[in-house]
Amino acid sequence: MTTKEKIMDVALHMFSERGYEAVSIRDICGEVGIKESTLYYHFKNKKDILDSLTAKFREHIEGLLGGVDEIADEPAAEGQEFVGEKMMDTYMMDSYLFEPFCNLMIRLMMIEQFHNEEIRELYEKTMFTDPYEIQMDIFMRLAKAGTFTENEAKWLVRDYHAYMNMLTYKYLLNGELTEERKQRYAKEVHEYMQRIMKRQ
Amino acid sequence: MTTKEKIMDVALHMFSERGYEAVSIRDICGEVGIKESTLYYHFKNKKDILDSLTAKFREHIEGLLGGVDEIADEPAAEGQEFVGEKMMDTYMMDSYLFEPFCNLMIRLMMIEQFHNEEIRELYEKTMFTDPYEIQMDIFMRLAKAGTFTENEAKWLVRDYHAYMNMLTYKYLLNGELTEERKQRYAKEVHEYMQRIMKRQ
Amino acid sequence: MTTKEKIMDVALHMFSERGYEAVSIRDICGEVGIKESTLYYHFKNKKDILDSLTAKFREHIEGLLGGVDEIADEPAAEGQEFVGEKMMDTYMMDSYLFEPFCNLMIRLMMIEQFHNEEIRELYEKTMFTDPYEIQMDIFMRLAKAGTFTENEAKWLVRDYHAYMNMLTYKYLLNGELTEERKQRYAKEVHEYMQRIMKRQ
Amino acid sequence: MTTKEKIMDVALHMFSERGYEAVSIRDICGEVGIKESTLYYHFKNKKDILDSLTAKFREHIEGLLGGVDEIADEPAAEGQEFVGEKMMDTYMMDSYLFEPFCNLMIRLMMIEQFHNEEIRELYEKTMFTDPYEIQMDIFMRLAKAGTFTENEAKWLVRDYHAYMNMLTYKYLLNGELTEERKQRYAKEVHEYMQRIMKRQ
DNA sequence: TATGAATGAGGTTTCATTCAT
DNA sequence: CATGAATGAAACCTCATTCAT
Repeated sequence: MTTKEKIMDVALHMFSERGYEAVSIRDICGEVGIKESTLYYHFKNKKDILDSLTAKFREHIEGLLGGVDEIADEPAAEGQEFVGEKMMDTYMMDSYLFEPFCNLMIRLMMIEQFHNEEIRELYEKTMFTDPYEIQMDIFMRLAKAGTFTENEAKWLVRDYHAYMNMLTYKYLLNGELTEERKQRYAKEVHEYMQRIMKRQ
Repeated sequence: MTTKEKIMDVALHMFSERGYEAVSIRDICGEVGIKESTLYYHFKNKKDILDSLTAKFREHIEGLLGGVDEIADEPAAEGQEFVGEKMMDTYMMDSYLFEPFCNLMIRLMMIEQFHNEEIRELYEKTMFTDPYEIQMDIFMRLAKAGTFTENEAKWLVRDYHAYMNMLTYKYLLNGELTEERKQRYAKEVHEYMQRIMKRQ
Repeated sequence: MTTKEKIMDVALHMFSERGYEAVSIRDICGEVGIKESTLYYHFKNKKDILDSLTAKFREHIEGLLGGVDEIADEPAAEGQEFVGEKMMDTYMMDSYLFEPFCNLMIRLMMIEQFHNEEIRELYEKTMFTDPYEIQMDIFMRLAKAGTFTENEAKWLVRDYHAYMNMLTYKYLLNGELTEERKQRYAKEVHEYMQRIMKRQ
Repeated sequence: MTTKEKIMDVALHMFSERGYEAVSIRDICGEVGIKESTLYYHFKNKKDILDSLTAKFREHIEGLLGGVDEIADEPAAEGQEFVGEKMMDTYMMDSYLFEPFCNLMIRLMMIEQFHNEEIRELYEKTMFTDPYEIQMDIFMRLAKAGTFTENEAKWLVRDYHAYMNMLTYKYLLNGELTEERKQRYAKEVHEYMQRIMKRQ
């Protein structure tokens, strides 16, 4: 890992725990093991570290969004009963909510949305707008598959989305992201799906 | 309004918008119209302002919780179709989410939950635990009234709770709390209730 | 002398010797005997010290310009042979070029004219435009008094002005302003006047 | 142009506009298109750039001074009426005040005379002592040619010198050195000479 | 020749806080 | 009650310079 990467890594960990303002350049450098002036060789200023992180995150997200359609058409893996479960699992969890970099970025955004307009927008896009669209897409597929009517789907997606937000907040965005918490999250998601699917 | 009250008022407005750290004693005093040294006659230190605010909020909440049972038994007002609507309207909205002091305190807590353990707990209690209990109570009453089974109620309360959180975040906790936003929030709550009640 | 005045005094001495940039807040505070943070109680920032100095200088200058006409009509003192000598002596020297605050301000402006547009303008006004106008006025009086023609006067004032600039630069704006240097300056000015007056 | 020359060129332009201190190694390298560390291959340190510039200037000046006597004896060109005009034009203007390198060096010295003792001396020598001597020489030739008495000459040279300084400052040392400014300067010099020569 | 990476020293500024009046 | 003045600690940042490659 280059020094620059190490700085970004340390900064992300600290920012996502204490918030951008509460972390000083000194803190970061102390942890990385460099002098403060060295940091300014790699980054223009403190803000630049944050910007580099969000830029990296944006790229990551774009990559994910780019692959969404392929995944959507993949056959379900074993243990996955319904259309779209694959996407939820692979995408929302493994490649996003559970993925270490993204997970920390989400925490960071959650904190900084109140201090930084650009981050607020990014947070809304990546945690609300984008997921909502994907979820809507899945529920529409389910509607087309006859699982329920299109009108039902429209309401269900909102319920689902709200519920996922709650679970995410509850299990994934505070304290360490342990294997156990991931599993509990996955289990609750699965149960919710079961409940919905059996309702009709 | 005494100077002390004015300080708390100004501090609350600023804290709830920019966060505790980002607001300086200077900022507060500038807005109140006093010198920084004067503030220290009224408060031990900066933290003391925050503590006074949370203390006041705790009292307010306790008052509300104390009155919950009476309200629960009150007959529904006109335009309120279901058991518990009265409570939602009067309590959650008029006396809590819409009430200026509480509304700002919630914003403040939402921001500061990430920087302050005590606030995190208060936030969880007043935005999750307490409301959840009240909502559970209402849904159990509805179950007893035969609207749905107790088992259904247990799931519905979770869905409801998640949905309310989403609405609250969406309408009540960013930007100014206008009359229009309140109405849109109330309308969405009402629609949600309608949907639930008609499901069986 | 209040702390604020002491800061301005020390700053002026240092600025006028080493230039604005080369003097650090630390330098000033060290000399004044206060901590750096104290300085920021009295001044918004470093620039504010400079601005306060120029503001004070502007006021001083305005005061001087305001009194010009009265002086112009005063009778010459002993040892003053020509109309206008009184003004030169009293104004340009005693109240301006020799006056400690102004003298240092001129040095400061001379240095900072190259780094600061506002100061460049102030320098031009107070060292070129204003003095030139006053000198022109005097030479026109001399012309009216028949000492020389108006046309001659127009040229003479330019010569005189250039010569004064040279003398000022030579005697008054580097090193300490000793009594001896003042006298040599005054003597050269006097000689110049003699030479001019006797030419016809 | 070698890298070393490019550095000196860029540095001179920047120093002469903003002053030595205000220009950073970064600034220079940014403009030249090299990394800061590269600069230290060509120069020992920042001061060394300045020293190289003054050394080059000293050489240039010595070359000029060396050729003075020859020029003094050259016959006047067309449009040049008086002894010495040739020298003024060729030397002071074309080869010195108007010559790009010298012009910038003079600006640089004018700024830095207040921050650097060596430069102060160089400035005095090249802008006061040397020119004064040359001018004195010319006026003495004029005196010998019978244009005016030796005593008159001694005063005239001082007036002339002061006037030239004023014109130089006014036309040649701030803002870009345009063709128009050069012509206005030359015209004013010429007029001044006319005025002097016709006075007797 | 040129560069990437690092650094020590120093700069300006903000902030919460204290204390005598 | 309120203020003026002062302060220590810490923040971000810039700069000239070095050195291995």
